[in-house]
Amino acid sequence: MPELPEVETVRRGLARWITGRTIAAVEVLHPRAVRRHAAGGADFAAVLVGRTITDVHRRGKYLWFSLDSGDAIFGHLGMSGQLRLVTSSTPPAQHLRVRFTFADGGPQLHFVDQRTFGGLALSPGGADSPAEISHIARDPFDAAFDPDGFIAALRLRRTGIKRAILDQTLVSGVGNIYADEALWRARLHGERLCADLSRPLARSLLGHVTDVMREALQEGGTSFDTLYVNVNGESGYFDRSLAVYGRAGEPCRRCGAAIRRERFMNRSSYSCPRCQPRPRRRAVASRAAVARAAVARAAVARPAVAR
DNA sequence: CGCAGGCCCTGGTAGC
DNA sequence: TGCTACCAGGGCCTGC
Repeated sequence: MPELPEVETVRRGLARWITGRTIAAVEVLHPRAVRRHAAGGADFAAVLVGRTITDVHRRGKYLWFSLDSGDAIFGHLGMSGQLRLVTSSTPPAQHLRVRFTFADGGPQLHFVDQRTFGGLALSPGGADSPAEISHIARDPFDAAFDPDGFIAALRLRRTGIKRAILDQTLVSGVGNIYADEALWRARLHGERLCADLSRPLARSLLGHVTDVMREALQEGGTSFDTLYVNVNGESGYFDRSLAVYGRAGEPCRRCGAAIRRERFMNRSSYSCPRCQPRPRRRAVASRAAVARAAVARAAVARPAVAR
């Protein structure tokens, strides 16, 4: 499943292979692939012909291609989206949704997506920063990411820590796999309340989130099957390094206890029952924590008065 | 406004 | 063998 390390792996491949190339034709083979482009597939294709791709960027799990027109193509891989460079002699993948051909006659860019949760769209004027993804927070690898700001915002949330780190408006790039891995490393259960996290614990959690994603990136990402591949169709190797994700019933690499699987947000959460004990109260914050959060929120709400 | 939950989507697989 | 049920889950939308 593409999370930040997988998307960054794809971005690096794209940057190398499509930067500077001019689009000759675009074929939209499935309308859902461009559903965020309100004017439809034909318009999407028409607008892009003749445009040159000047750079490839990423924020969290979103990618965008800057164009010489000042616009951008932005996209999300969803669960099963792939962006692959293929030669014209290669038979197209079964779930090819959008095909880009280039004026230089070189390798084509194919957007392949089995489950069609992903998609591409045009961002008018979005070459530097698409407005459509302005609500997405900076990711931990972004030079503009503010660790102290993140820690403060995290501790103000009135929800569990796993839900919070999966919220792309708080920090971006983290998905179910790396959330579980980071929580295991931090020895925290995902239903611990944000408001109950001390600053050092919150900082530790952020450090583990960053570390696990950096390590995964070095391995080319995590692949369980052929759904995630880089631009050349190759799988990553980080799945060999996973400590909890997908390991229900297998021994914890730290203490040997059987890894547990729980239902959470309509998906699975994996954790060690011994290293990551469930909080006693998971749905209700302590009175003291609620009071602390209220005071902190009030302070954030009136910075202008303080100055 | 913040949070919780439902929906979108399809191929693979388990179970009968 | 052939059918049904379930699973994977990120982002967006709605309702409370």
